Amino acid sequence: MTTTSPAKPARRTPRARTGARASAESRIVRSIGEAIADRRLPPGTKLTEESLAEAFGVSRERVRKVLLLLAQRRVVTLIPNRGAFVAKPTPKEAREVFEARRVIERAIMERLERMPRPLPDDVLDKLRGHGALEDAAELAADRKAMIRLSGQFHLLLAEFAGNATLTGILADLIDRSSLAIAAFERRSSHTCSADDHRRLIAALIGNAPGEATALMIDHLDEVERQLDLEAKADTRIDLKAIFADEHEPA
Amino acid sequence: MTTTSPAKPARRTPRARTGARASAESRIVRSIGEAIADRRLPPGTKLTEESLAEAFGVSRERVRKVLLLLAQRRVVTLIPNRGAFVAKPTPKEAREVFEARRVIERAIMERLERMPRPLPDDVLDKLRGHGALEDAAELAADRKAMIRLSGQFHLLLAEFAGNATLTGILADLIDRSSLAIAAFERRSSHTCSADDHRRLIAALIGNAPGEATALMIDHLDEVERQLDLEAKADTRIDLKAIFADEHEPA
DNA sequence: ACCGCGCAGATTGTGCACAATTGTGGAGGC
DNA sequence: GCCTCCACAATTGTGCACAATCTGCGCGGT
Repeated sequence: MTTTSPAKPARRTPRARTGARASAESRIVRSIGEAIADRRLPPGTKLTEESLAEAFGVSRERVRKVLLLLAQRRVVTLIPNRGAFVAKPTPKEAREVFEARRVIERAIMERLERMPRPLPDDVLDKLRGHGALEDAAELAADRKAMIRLSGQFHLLLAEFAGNATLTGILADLIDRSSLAIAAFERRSSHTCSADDHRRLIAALIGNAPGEATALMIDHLDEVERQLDLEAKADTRIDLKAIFADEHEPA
Repeated sequence: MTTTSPAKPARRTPRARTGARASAESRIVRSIGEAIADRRLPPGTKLTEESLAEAFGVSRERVRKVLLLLAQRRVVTLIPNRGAFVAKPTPKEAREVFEARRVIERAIMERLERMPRPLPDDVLDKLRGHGALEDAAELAADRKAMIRLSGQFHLLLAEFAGNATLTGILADLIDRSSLAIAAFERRSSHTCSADDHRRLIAALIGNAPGEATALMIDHLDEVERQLDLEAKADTRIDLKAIFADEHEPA
């Protein structure tokens, strides 16, 4: 409220006194990240520093820092003197991200399959609990929850595998997958991953050797296959292709 | 404020006039990254903003931005209100990084082995050229060059595999490997990777199925095995272990 | 003599003002 | 009528001053 007016209040940061600042940036990162993942911020959206600063009630510098971090993770694109935009992956990049995921998640699944059986109780509990959450979200047709939970599922498996470094890398890749999905999803697609995830959990518990790993690869392939990575090449590329012959002569 | 001094400096940024600014930051990132990799900046070194600013002839803000980027890549550690330090990986993290490399580089090698033979001329040329460079560095006992070239070799293979996303991830992991090596290398180790690399190149050209991949895994295992990941646990842990029995009674 | 307290110096964190750059709309010329 | 050029508005980039915080050291109390 208020504020709007040019006259600035005596104390510009009424709440900034609290020490809980260290997490402020990661909170904003997460918040923007989620908004991008569930498509409230579609690829290409301009992210004006001042608007974000206002939206989150922080200074522009902090937003700037957050944008730098997101840019590093390839979730937003920073164009010098132009500003920040929600990244718009190329089909090539989308394919690369999914291949990278296959590489990493295969390794994770192989590791999980190598774990002694039965799996620890807390692992089983978390797996089943997560499955229930996904079922519920699917039943409620809560698209946003489904997207978030789907990503979390893969991250959960990575955590069980016990390599935090790989998990961190995968977290980035998952964010970028969401972006790729947002950019290239077909109208007609029904991203019903919950079903795949159910089967995966079952295979992991049952432990027919190699089955869970195979299911994971199939799952990732399936998600990628639901994208339309052919037509929508970058506009510039389209133009170059279209006017290719115009350029030759002269 | 008060606008402070009346006399305003005519130009406050004597050198900032040049347009070649966009690359200034990445130049500094590279520069610091290399210094860390070849151990001119050992793990734990304090990186004072002002000193770096002076050293590179840029403003403190720019250094700050660079440090943020390096922190994101886990090459430096940022402690709030304390400053930036060259990261000092834990043994656990070191192991994780090497395992991540095995995961990714195995995939890269498998992909390279699947490429149709003979390999393209430019690939062969670059491989052989790089091999020659490594031999030369080894002959000249140029340790810094050897370290840099060794990293570049792995990156080169990744580039041939054609997945820029994976290559980028691997680049980070290689930087972190250098850190781990700097932190945990045994006195007596002779990091003679050039030899391993030679064999790898030969296997890749010859293409006995699976051989190059196996060599790569062995190579990474060997590099990791040359580290002393047992003793040097974090200082705090050392203390805890040393005084464990003192604590029990009382 | 030892411990705690507080002050001083140094370093990092942050808001702010202003410079630089880009995009846009309108006036003038061909 | 259309194109070009220019000036203005909006947005990003950067230096700077100052505030907050941490470390080290010396002093006084017990």
